Amino acid sequence: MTTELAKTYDPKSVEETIYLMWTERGAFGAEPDGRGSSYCIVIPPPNVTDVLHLGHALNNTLQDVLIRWKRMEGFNTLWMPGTDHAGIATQTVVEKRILAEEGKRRTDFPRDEFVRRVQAWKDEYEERILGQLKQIGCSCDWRRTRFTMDEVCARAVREMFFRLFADGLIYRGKRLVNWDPATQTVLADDEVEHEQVHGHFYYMRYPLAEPVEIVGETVEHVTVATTRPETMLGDTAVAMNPADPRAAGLLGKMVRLPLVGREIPIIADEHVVLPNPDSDDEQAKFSTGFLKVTPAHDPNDWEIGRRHELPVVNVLAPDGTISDRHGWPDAAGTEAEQFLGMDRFEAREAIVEWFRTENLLADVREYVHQVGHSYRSHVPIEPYLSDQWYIAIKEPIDRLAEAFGTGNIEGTDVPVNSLAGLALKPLLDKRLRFTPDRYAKTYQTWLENLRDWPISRQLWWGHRIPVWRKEGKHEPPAGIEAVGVRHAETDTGKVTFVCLGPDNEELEQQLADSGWQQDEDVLDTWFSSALWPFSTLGWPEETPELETFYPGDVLVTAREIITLWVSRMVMMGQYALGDIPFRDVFIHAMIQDGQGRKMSKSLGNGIDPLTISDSHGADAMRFTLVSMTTQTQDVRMPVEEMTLPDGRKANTSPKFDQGRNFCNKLWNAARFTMMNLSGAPPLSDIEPHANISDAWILSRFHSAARDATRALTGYRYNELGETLYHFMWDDFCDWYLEIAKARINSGENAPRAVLAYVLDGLLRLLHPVVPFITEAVWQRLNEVAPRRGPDNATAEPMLVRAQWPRADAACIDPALEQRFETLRDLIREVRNVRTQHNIPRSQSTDVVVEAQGREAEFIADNGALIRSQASVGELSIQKPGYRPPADAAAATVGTVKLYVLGAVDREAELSRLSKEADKLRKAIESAEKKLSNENFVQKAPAEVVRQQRDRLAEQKAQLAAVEDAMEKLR
RNA sequence: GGGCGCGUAGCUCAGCUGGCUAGAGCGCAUCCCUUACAAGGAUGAGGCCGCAGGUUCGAGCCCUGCCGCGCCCA
Repeated sequence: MTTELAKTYDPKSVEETIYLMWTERGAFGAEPDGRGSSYCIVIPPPNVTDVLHLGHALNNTLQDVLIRWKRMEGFNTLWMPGTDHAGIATQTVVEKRILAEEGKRRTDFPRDEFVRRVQAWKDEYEERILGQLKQIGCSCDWRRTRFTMDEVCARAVREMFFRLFADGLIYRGKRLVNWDPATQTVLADDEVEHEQVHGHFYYMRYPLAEPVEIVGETVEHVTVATTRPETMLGDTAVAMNPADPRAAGLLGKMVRLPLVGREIPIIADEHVVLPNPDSDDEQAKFSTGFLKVTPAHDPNDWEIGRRHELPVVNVLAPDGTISDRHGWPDAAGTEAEQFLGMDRFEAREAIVEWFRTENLLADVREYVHQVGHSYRSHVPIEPYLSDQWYIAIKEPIDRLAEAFGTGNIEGTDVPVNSLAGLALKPLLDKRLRFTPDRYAKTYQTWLENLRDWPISRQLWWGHRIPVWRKEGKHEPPAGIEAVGVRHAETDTGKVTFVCLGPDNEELEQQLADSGWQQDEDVLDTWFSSALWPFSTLGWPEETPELETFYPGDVLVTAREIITLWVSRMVMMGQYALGDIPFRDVFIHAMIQDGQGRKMSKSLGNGIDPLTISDSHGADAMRFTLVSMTTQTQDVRMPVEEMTLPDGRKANTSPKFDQGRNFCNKLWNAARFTMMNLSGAPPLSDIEPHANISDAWILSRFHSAARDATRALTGYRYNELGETLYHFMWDDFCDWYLEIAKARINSGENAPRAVLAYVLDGLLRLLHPVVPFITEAVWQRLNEVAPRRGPDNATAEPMLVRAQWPRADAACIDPALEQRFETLRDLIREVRNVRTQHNIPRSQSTDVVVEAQGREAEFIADNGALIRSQASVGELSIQKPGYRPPADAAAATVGTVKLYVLGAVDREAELSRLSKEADKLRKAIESAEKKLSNENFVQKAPAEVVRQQRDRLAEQKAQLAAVEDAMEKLR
């Protein structure tokens, strides 16, 4: 026999060895051998920007629970691990680090060298992230680990890009981007920091080309309001709301743009806010009703420009100076020439000054507003027009018409055989399901209102766009086949683009040799993420992995990336493989701190999963996270500071104590059970129905197995946690173990067999949630009692590969559970009386029960159980009409009266009884009220009415008994 | 502006298609170091279920309005 188990569960002493055992014995490996049904989850690949936070711990715990459960259910189970290169985010953190440590910028390096630096970062963080996943117990098939930029994924990206290009879905177009004139780079939306700025609203008068009569008044000007006067050089219209009373007289008239002299139309657009000086709405308060429209320099204006097909005039150079070299054709020879070359802010002052001297400046008002700033250079960002690659999202794809049909999806402008349609249709057909289902709406509205997807990024870290360009109209060099060609018109004239699929190194060289240049940009990170469910399985090769594991089963993620990621995986899966990548999407909550704030580094309120894993154990963390996972969108976790053994401070949450206590309880229950297993008879040798507590715990176990399986099937993690907690703690520990203790002490052997069997089942049920501790106990249990099932077979060597318990309906006996409940109530009632009368534990009391017939028989049969659990000496049964001695305390359980003898504290007894009587009177009153309501009796189901009557009768009897007892005491 | 979520015990949360005297964990009170576990055991206190209407025999749950908090999109 091995040494005794520690008295307190020490996660550190088991977790590492257990994990090593699993991996060494290949417990997580899945083989595409076509045996049995498969079950597959692909991990949402964590970004290699940083180590994992608590949200990741939650996300991955929930996946691991499903994976371990399905593996135990006998599925060929694959959990596909990996990480994401996270283009802009990773490049940014590395740039920041290099700037801080070496004072160098990205542009100080050759591209290759910079990419190598990012690669080094990625290597470091990928390793740390995978280590973290292992530490929290994730049972991924690590041999298959992928990275969104590794060779396999890169090949998939090249192939997908090529197919989309060949299908004519990828095109070059213009778009406003967030431009940082200081560093001259594009920024993603989330790199723009919104800061409050005290600025001004400038009211500028634009003269009408010809004066207009409105209600007898001659109007010569319209007044526009703007915070960025310098952009007026690029105005191409003035817009007003069609509901504006002045609109009738002004729409369609022309305005002569000051300085430039350009004639621009007055147009109608709903976007324009009607002026209202008394409004609380800032927009309305400051509005004149006239909006200058500068499509090249404002996102809203860009949209208005699109709606009205306005010309686009870009008046800025990339460095933020006024310039006529980037699409401003009519600057020459105008007064505006004086501003060329000025910085945008300098120009702002000068232009305002010009308007003032020309008496065209109507007003200047103070205005506080949000302005986007570069998080890097901290200068205001400039919406800037530039050429980007796009994917046409609502373009019907002829090639797919046969498989998916044609025409628009009903009630939308989305063709079924467009990329958006490919993603939307499965949802409408209910082949793709969201849990909770409200998130289906997010997905649906996004797809219905989707615009083309800009996929190019001006970065160095990512998949380089596989397109080569050459000025002019060309055919690709002879001998190049399987190539996509596209001719286009740009600002600088005709251009030819060619796209090559993967494995074309020689052709790429040929192109380079004949003067073609590869696009400098890289693809949006989400492009490679969109392929993740099949690129990881080897697509475009027809691998056995794809055959076996695609489509997968469920995606577990958070709501913030339903649009960015989930929809695009469905889109691309359909496009490339003709099927959706998963049928279920489970959206879990986002973790916040105790005040409902996001956990973040800057607030210092984050909790590090590794800290919790060290202090409480990985299982404890997992159990807590599972128990917290309800169907709400956010979950709060009060954050507290704790001191680590080495003296450092770290954040934790009292919530994790619940998980730690749970594990400790389990550990001790297992420890005690195993102490009692030597000499246990085989389960097949005993008759569980001979003893009510044996039959009861088996019934409870099978109920728990049933409930746990149901909860898992419906992704109701909190219910799973609750079921397991209640069964382990309340049923098994508080009742069955205590009863078994007494029975074993009095020489019974049967409980030992039941203990072994129930512990075995309990470990199986708990394993997906708390894998380490259950496996550790399992290993020990295999030494102590290797044969413990009904068939007396040797247990599986590893719990991770053991079978999930199947709930046996024949063992679930609600009537028996009800009878057992009566016993528990009797015991609790006696304990209650003893406590109220301050009877010490060491002193036993005699109890008389007043009952008859089968009830009396039942209580007599279980006298030993009652005596052992309620510290009862003599237990006698009396017929109704029994006259208790004066020192007896009375109580009722259902229709049974009981007397605890020798309870001498008369005051305590009276106060206890009067409380009891009050409760009963209240209940009786409410029941009588209900029953005296004719409508209730007539309309409510007969069953409900009958129950109500029975209950009332019982309560009345109880009250009579209590009052009787009180009377005797007086 | 559009969409979504939340408001239940001191705290964090359950409460399914409306039907027992609304539950859990933590915290609190009293007692107990009983040879599995004090990270434990026993017993208990603690609720205008945000507010106001409505539907219904019956509402924490359904409907309408309001108040407060949060998230997403534009």
